[in-house]
Amino acid sequence: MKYYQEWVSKKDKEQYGIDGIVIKIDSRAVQEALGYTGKSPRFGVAYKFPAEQVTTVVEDIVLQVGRTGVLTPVAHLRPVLVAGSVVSRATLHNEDEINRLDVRVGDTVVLQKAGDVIPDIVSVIKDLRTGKEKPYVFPKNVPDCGGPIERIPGQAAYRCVNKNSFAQKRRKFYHFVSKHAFDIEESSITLCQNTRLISKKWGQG
DNA sequence: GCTGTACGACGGCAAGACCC
DNA sequence: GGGTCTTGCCGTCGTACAGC
Repeated sequence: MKYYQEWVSKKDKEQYGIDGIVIKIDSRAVQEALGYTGKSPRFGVAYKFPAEQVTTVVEDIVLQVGRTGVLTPVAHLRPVLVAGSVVSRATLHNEDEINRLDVRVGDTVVLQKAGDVIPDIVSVIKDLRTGKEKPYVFPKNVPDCGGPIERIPGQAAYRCVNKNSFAQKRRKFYHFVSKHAFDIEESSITLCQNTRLISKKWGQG
C-alpha cells in the first residue's frame, strides 16, 4: 500500500500517462501453478488510481434500442472535459440504476471515466436542485418504433417486444455486416442508417 | 471526413464447483 | 440435494485515434 500511495502522489509528474499499478508474483513456478482465469492471470492484480471527477448537467435522457431489443437509457450531458476527453453522453444502464442514483433531467451530476475510458455518472448533487428537474419515467412504448416495452421478471433490463422494430432490425443488420459476423467491408452504422436496404418499410414487415 | 477498433465497466445468464 | 459462489461469455455503452 505504501508503494501504491507513492505512485498516487507522483503519477502526475511522469511524462507518460498511467492509471494504476500491477502487483505480480515474481516466481515463474508459482505463476504457472496459479494459471489464468478466462480474462486475467491469477498471479497478478491491478490497483487502479482514483478516477478524475467533474460535474455537469443532464440535459436529457434518451432510450436506445440494441440488436437484442434491450433498451438502454443514455444521459445526454452538457459537454465537459474529463480525463483528457470531452464527454457529452453517458449510459445509465437500466431503470434500477436511474432509481438508485435518483437522476433527473436538469440535475447536476458528478461524472467520471470508469477505467479512464467509459463515462460514468457517479452521483447526483441534490443540493443544487432548483425544483425544475424532471424525474425520468420509463415509457410504455419504444419512442423509435412505437412497439410495446416488457420487463422480464428478475431482470433489470427492459426489452422492445415489437418483432418488426425498425431500430432493432437496423442494429441487427449492422451486427450482421460487422467484423464480428460476416465482416462485410465498407459497412458502418452511418451506412446502415442511410442505405435504402433498411428503410422503415422493412420495419413494417 | 469517414470508418473500424480498442479500451473497461456493468448487467445478465448459464454452467460448474463448492459448501452445508 | 439445495443454495451459494465462481467463472466464462455476451451485450451494451462513449470517445479517441489510426488508417484510408
